[in-house]
Amino acid sequence: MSLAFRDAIYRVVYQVPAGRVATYGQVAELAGYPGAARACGTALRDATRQPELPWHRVINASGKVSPGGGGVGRPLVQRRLLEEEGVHFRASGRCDLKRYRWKGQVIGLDES
DNA sequence: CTAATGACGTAGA
DNA sequence: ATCTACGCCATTA
Repeated sequence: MSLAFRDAIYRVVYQVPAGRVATYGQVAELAGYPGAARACGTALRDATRQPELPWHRVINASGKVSPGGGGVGRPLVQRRLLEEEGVHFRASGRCDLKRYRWKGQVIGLDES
């Protein structure tokens, strides 16, 4: 069903810890849909209503928050939330992915 | 089922 | 380093 994709994406985003960020491509890949970075963004577009979903920790491979979508002020809110968690943004508007990128682990294996 | 769209990504200028 | 063009995938019309 169409929710399968979104569900997989959400499951990965939920795993992203505070102070860390992940790219759409990485999330999609960890979710089991490699190359579906674009579709990943489409999925997160409706994810804003999710309460416990750290959607703001997902940014593009450029290290910048993505424009458009949700609302005109959404990007600013996202950046502010990340700053709150300790993610520093440069003057160019991008953060240091080398340092803040989350090392995701593939789900599917029970870690218990 | 086919066509158009979009919170992306990589390569080239 | 910045900007543009093409390709990718899932969703929606």
